[in-house]
Amino acid sequence: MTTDSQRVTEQLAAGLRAALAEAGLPALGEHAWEVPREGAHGDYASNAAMVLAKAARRPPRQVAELIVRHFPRLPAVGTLEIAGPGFVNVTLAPDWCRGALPGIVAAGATYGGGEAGRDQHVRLEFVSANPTGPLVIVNARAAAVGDALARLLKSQGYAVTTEFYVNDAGNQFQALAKSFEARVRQALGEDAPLPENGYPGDYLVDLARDYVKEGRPAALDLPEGQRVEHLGAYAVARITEGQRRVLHDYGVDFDLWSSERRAVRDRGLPERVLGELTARGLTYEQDGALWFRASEFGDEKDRVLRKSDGELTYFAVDVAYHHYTKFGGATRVINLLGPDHHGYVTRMRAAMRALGHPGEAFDVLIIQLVTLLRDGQPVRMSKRRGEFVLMEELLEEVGRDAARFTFLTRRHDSPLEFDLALATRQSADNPVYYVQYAHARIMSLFRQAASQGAVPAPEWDRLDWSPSDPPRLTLPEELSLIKRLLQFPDLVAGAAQALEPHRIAYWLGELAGAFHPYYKVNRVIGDDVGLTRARLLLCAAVGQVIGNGLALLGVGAPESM
RNA sequence: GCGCCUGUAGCUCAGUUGGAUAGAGCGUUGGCCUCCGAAGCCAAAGGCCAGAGGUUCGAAUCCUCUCAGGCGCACCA
Repeated sequence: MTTDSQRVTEQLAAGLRAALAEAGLPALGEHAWEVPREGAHGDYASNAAMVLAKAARRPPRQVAELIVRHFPRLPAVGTLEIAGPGFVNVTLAPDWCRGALPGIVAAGATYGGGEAGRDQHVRLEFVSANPTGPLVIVNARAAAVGDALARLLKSQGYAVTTEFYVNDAGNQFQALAKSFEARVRQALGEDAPLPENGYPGDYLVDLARDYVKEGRPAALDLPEGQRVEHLGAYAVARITEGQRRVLHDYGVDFDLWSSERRAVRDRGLPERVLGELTARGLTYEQDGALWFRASEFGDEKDRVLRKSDGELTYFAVDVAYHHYTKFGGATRVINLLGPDHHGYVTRMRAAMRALGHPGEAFDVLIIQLVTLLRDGQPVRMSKRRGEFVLMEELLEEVGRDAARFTFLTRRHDSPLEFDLALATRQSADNPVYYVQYAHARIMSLFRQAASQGAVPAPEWDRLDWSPSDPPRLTLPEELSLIKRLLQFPDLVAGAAQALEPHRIAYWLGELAGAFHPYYKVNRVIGDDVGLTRARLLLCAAVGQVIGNGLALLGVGAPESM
């Protein structure tokens, strides 16, 4: 039943559907109700009349009148008005709003949840930095967005598996192993130069020192193939471990750390997918290479799967992994990639379509670059030059909550400028603290109320309210706060559907911005017991929603600060 | 040359899938702590939404072109 939903717009949508049917008007698609910018236009507005005007062969305002006349009487709806060119504006019934307050507190952490993702399993891959060095700032951005997305999707009923894919094979692995070997030899006093395409960073020097200390250089006498495997494996294990630790400190723990080597190559999946594509007639041989007919599936040209030297391309390996493993256990696959991979997206999408996976089931989000500034001067980030700012340093300088929140107040697909010096200097003015402060204030308020005996416990979910309390919330600010809280389930559902966690961060800022002035002007704990309980109930709901919102972002909701 | 992303207040960015009078934070200016947390509140200033056309009841949002910045265009990963 839609009336069980926490979403106000679902109730209104049901009402609208009934009204349209009743009035003999055509049905309407989604997105019928939105929260207007202007308060004077009601709490929710629909442009249904304008959209339907043509199909109904009537002027918009006339259609609007039909809608209003046939709209069912819902307890949530106070007034229906026709405005402007044909908007239908709804103002919620104040008593209904007030009465919803206990439900928000009672729902607790589940308030804002939904079930759009019921029976769906999302495989979500993000960060997946190469195991050739420590994580840097962009990785922190991807981690913040990916983790928040996972939380968002889970809140809407999706089963979510998060994954960090380790590229522990191929050319980069070779380069890493050889660079590491040179560093180990240097640590032993040999004159060993770094290879041509090697990795110059200091981290390999440190790793080499550890390696020598552990007394393992015997491996240097192995034949080249084994030597590279052994040294590479050691370096990958150590570097990956470091990445995992930093991510953990950041509050991001993956369900899966998968190895390209073990999960794909060793299982022969690439050969299998080549066979499958060939069996479907989607490949051909040319110039000694095996090609996939990507251009028949929307790509601009065909792509090589197996090079003329017999080696598989990265693409072939990736297609196999997506097809068998990712889609093997999931109904939907989402990858977060850097902008340097956007040329890769169409070809992967083409391969997924060729293998029968519907376009909606496969999403790639491009996480745009972070331009790092220090006092307005760009900081170059290049692993090649061994000159970059580490994610670790970011966390030390800016802090976990502030870093995550900052990344999540931007759209993921828009480039971002991050001034380290500025972020550090102004950390006390960071928007994240504004939101957290509201939460801490409310917690403090309940501690205060408990110490004065106004409520039995400092926890708001044990607030002993009475049915006669909510009607005491008669101030316009109070009603408007409640209405804002009632938007939360719609907000979360929309953010999850659009894969846009930044909406949550912005909205939380607005909620805090409505709460602080209210708190400033109106005293919550007073002599009037009923009024005190009513206002505590409101504050409890605000605190609950802020806490839920911050939890979706993976940002802490402190009891005090 | 082709493709993708971006261009909104001095700076950093939002703008509810095309809605009604374009917003926030920072910065600037001026006020507010005998009272539940001043990491807060109140107020002011700040805009040709890069530019030009088009689509329609209606455009920051969609289309075309121009300009500017970033990134891609491998039998690399």
